[in-house]
Amino acid sequence: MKRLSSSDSSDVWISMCSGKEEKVLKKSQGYSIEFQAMLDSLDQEDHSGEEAGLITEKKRRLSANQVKALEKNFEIENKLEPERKARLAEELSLQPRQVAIWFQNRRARWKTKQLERDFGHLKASYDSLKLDFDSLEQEKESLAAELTELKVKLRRETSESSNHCAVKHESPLSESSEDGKPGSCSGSVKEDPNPTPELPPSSAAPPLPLRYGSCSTSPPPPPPPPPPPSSSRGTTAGRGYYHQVRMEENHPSGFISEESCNFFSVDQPPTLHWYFP
DNA sequence: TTGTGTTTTATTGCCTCC
DNA sequence: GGAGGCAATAAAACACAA
Repeated sequence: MKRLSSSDSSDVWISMCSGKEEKVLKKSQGYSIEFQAMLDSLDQEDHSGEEAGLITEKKRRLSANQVKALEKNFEIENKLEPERKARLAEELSLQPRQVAIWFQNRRARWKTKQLERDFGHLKASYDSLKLDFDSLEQEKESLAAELTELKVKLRRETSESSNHCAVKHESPLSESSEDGKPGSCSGSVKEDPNPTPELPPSSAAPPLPLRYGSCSTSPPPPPPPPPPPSSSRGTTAGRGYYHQVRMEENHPSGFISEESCNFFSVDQPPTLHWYFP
């Protein structure tokens, strides 16, 4: 025993409880009130046995009534002032130290339960966020594919129009052009304000730079405006237009710059390392 | 009946507060 | 320095499947 305070000096928790009585106590929780009262009176007899000096050192569980009373008191206030401890001990025929220990253990159990609840809430919110993240990820991939497709289409159209120009160049009228360079076609193609960037011939559809940039050098950009109403959410056309506009705003080539935040970066999925150690 | 996992009661050691 | 709280732990009591 650790501390023997003045109030607990007689505190040696000893009980006598024969095996037969233990069995009766074990089943006591399912019996009627009358029977429980009888068991409680057995409890009292046990205590008188202690006082008489018939002692066997054994741990004993508290009776259902004692636990009930202690629980009630715990609900009122989970800390125990000395007066309340003494009063409870007297009312329940327990040692004050037993009451104190019961409260201490009860607080520990309550804390564990509380931690479990908090964990459950955190897990639920993490799961929901992860679900959101995954769906956004999918959406991003489909938009990237759509963009690639559009670029291929645009390049094909451009090359078709330049071919057309070359054919024109071979005609007698075209011989009178000033420089005579093949493919140098004066007119709309030459002055195309949005010339298609040079692409390697082997790669018809270069992969898009999916990384939306890292935050290593500059602070993240302000959050984008809210997406279109949910009716268009998930429909490739609506979202595609929305993203295209945003991308053109951010970068002349249509891509978001490397300095942008990498919140949606594939390289860095959301992790909760503190959550799942 | 017995082995095993869980719950409850109690102890120990450390820390903080007055 | 004593009282009380807490975390870690021991050990008895209990529950339950095989």
